[in-house]
Amino acid sequence: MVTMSDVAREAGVSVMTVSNVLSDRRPVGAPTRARVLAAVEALGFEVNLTARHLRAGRTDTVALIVPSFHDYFGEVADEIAPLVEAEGRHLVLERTSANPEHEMESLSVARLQLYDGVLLSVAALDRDQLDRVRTPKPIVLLGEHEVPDRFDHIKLANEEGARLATSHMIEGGSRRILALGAAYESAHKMTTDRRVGWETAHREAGLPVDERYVVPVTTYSSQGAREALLDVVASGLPFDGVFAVTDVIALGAVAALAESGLRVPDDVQLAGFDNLDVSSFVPPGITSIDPNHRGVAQDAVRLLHRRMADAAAPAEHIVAPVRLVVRGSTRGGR
Amino acid sequence: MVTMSDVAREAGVSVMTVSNVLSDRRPVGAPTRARVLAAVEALGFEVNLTARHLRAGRTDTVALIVPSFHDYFGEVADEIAPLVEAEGRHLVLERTSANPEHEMESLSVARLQLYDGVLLSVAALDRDQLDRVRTPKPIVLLGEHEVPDRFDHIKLANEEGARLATSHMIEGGSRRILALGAAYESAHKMTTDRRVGWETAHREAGLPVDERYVVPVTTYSSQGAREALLDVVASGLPFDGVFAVTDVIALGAVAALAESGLRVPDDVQLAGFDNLDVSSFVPPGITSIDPNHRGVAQDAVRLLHRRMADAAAPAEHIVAPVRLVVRGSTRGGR
DNA sequence: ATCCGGGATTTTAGCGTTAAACTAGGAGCA
DNA sequence: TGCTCCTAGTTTAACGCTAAAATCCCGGAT
Repeated sequence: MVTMSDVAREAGVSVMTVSNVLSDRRPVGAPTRARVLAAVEALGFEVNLTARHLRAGRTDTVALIVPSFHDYFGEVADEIAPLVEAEGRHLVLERTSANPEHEMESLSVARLQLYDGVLLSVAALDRDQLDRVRTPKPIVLLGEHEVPDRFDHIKLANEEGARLATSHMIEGGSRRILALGAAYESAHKMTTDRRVGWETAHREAGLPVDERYVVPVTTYSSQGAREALLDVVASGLPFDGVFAVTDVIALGAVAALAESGLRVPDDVQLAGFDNLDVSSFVPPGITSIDPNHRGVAQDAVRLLHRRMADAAAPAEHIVAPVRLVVRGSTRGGR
Repeated sequence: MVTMSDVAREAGVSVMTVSNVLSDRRPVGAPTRARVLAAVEALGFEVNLTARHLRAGRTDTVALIVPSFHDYFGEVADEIAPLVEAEGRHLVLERTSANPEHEMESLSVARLQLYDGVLLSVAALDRDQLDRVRTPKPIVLLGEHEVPDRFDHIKLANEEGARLATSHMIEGGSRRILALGAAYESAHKMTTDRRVGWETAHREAGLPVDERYVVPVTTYSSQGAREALLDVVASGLPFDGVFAVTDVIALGAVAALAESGLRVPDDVQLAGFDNLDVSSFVPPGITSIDPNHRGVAQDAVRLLHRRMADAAAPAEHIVAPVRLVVRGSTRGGR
C-alpha cells in the first residue's frame, strides 16, 4: 500500500505538506504543490480514510439505518442521499432486518462511531430499548413508534391519513370498509394508529365500527394481504371498500379483488397509504395517502444537520403532514 | 469518550488485557476477565471501530455499491445481506446515482479501503473507465456491461431472456411486438442485449424485424415508459404485443394500455424482465423473466468470498440463467 | 545592518487500537 | 537444584494520518 510518506519521499517534502496539499487545509506553494500532485499521480496514492477518520475524529459519512432495503425505505433513501451529499458527506445504508436483536446491534455505539450522524428508522425497537441507547452521536429517529423525548423524531400523520382515506371512501358511498393490515396490538405502532384513523372516520360519519372489519395480515407483504383478503371474500363477509394500511398491502388487495371478480371501484373502493410509485401505474390507479417523502427527507436531514451542529439543541418532534391523492380506485375526485 | 485505557485503569490491568478480553484473541484468566467485563459495563465502554480498523487492517464490512437504492437493487440487496452476515461481516449500501462521475468517486480506492470487499453494480461505467481501476481490493462486478477480464463478474442472460419472452408472445399469436425501452446505442448495454434477443426471436420465427418497433424511453422509469407507449398509440402504429425491457417499464406499459382502452392480453400481450414482486400482483399478472435474484446473490457472495480468500484466483465470469414466468398478461402457459 | 511579519514548511505528538515480543511466576521433571 | 515449558499478563511499537506548535526564510520596514 502506498502511504503518504511514500509520496512525501518521492516529492522531497514532509508528510505534512502532502497532507496539506490533499486536504487544502493550509496554503502550499505552487511549485511544491505541483511536485506533490505529480508524486501522488506517479505512485497512485489514495488517502487512507480509516487513518484520517481516527486522527480527524470525523468520517464525513451519515448512515441511514433501515429495517429492509426495498420498497418504502429505498424510495426515501434516494431522496435523502442528494441532501446529504450536498453537504459534502456520504450516505450509506445499513439494515436491521426488522429484528430487535439486529437493530440493537446496529445501534451499538461501536457501529455508530463510524458515522458523523445517524438516521434511524425505528421499526422493531420499543421505547424501553431506545431509552437504553445512550450516545452523544447525533441521531434522528424516523418512524411511527413512540420514542423517548430526548431524541429528534419525525413521524407521519398516520391517524390523519387513515381518516382522510377512509372518509373519502365513505363520501364515495362505501359503508362497509375493511381495514386491511390493521391491528389492535402490534409491534408496528403504525398499524394501530392507522386503524384508529379508520375508526375516527366512521365515527365522524355516524357509522358503526365493526371489529370484524379489521383484518390483520399474517406476513407483512402483498402476498400476505392477498391471502387475507381472499379469506375475507371466502368467509362471505360483505364489504364495499378496502383501506389498506400501506400501498404494499393495497397491491395484494388489487390482486385478490381481481381474482375474486370484484371490480374496482364499482364493487369495491380501495385506498392505500405511502403513495409508492407503483400506485399511480396499477390500473385504475390506487388512491393513496402521500406522505411527501421528499419533505420527510428534507426534515430528517435538516434535523440531523442541526443536531450535528449543536448537540445541546432541544429535541424536535415533527409530525409530517400527509395528503390524499385520489386516483381511479375510488369514486370522486377526478 | 471512554477508551480502552479508561477500562484498563478501572479494572487495574493493562490495556492489552482489555483488548484480549474483548476480542477473545488470547486467553485471559477468569477473575481478570470478570473484572474487565465489570469495568466495561460500569463505564459503558464501546470499542472504537475506526481505531481497530486502522490497526487490524480489516473492517469486517462489505459494501454493495448500486446506482440507486430502490426497486431492483433494493430487492437484490435484501438477498445479499443475510449471506454476508452469515460470515460475520456487515453489509452496507452505497449509491452512485447512475452517474459516471459519482460512480468513479465511489470507486476511488480511497473509499474502497473502508471495506474488506466490494460488490459493484456497474451501471454507468464503461470498460475503459473500469480498466483504470487498479486496486488489490476484492471486487465483484454485477451488471450487464462489458468488463475487463481480470474482474470477477456476474451478468444475466439478457439476450436469452428477451428471446424467451418474445418467442412466448409470438407463440401466443402476436405478430407486431414492440421492444419498449430498448435501444440501439445506449449507455445501458443491457437494453441493447435485450433488443438483440427480441430480434433473435423474430428471426427464429421467420418474422421480419421492423426498426419502428424499437421504442426507446426518454427517462428510464414507469412514467417515461407510459408516455412513450401513449405516443406509439397516438402515432397509429399497429401493435399486438409489448416486450418491456424491465418490469418497471412494463408497469408503465400497463398504465398506458389501460388508459388507451387496450385489453391485456386480448388486444395486446405484455411481458417484462426482472420478475419484481409487483409483477405478480398487478392484474392480470405480468409475464416476466425471472433472473433468480437469490441465485445471483449467492453467486455474488460466493465469488467475493473466494476473492477475499485468494486474491490471485483466476477471475470468474458468470452468466446467470433466467427463466420465463408466465402470467395472465400473455396467452398460453396457465 | 538589524529586526519584524508572515507565508511556507517541518517537527512533534498523538488519535485508540492490536501484533508481536517480552516478563513473571509457577508447574513438571530428571 | 536447575532446567524447560506453559500460562497470564505487560511492554513496545506501530497502523497512516493530521492538529498544533515550531522553525525557516525572505522581503520590507526601521
